[in-house]
Amino acid sequence: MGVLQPKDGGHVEFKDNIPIYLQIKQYLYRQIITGKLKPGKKIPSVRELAVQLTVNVNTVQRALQQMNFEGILYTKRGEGNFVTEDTTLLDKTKRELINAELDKFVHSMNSLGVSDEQILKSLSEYLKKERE
Amino acid sequence: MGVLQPKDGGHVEFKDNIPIYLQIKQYLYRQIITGKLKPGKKIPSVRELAVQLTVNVNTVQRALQQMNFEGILYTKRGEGNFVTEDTTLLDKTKRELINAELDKFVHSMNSLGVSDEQILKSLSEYLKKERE
DNA sequence: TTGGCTGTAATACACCCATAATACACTATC
DNA sequence: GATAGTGTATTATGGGTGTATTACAGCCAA
Repeated sequence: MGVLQPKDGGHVEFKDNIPIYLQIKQYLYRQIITGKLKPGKKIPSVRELAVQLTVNVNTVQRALQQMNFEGILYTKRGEGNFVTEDTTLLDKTKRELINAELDKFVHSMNSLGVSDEQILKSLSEYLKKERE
Repeated sequence: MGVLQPKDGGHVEFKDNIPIYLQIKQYLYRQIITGKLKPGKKIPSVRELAVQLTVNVNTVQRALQQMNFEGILYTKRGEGNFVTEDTTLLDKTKRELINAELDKFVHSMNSLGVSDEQILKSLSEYLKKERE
């Protein structure tokens, strides 16, 4: 398990048992979705990311390759990686990610024996407690 | 990715990128928490589970060993594995699992830029759509 | 006691992931 | 052109996971 301190003061904790390169993808997707990395802008170089995340260059490269293939990034060889300017794709991606989370959550709760009605109750109680 | 059809007609889909033995643990935990496997009762043998889940015996064994160590199961060598009768532990486990799901979900949504207020809205909308 | 069920252990093999180290290819700038 | 920064490719090594196979150990009923 690694704990990292990227420039923006945020942090990324790597979970065991999930490939790091996937967690890097997730991290970057969220940076992009939330506008911390903006459309058309250059993201940190593979070597810089590797240092920030205390991870090997190859592992970063693997994540970026896939994101490039997925269209969320584009690569200019010799220059760097850039966030797509396709805001339609970005919006669509955000909606899909959120929906995937909802899906996963509801299924998990159901399989723990929590009905749909109870889910809403549990959640609002949880959020209430969290605010204290 | 494997898809299985245990006796009860349910199904377990293995996700790539997460160790199978952990998914087996999760599956069994949920069977126990929801009362499909009852306190004091024998669970299927390692070999039977291995067949049901189309997985190797060693992989099942690994999951059961950990659950035994965690106290949710106890083993009678030569007889089988049995669900603990410690209902206090079972209740506590259920609460912890649910809380962990809530925690994970809220953090995920937050990191996608969804505020606590929006989370509740999104969820109730999602549940509404799901009912159609 | 035997046979058949149970859990347990050990070995060997293959695959994926991650690292480390090195080298190469492209771009911009001085 | 040289240099520094970028992405890319290659090789070797180690660890975790999952399988397959074989063997051993305990319990129970016929």
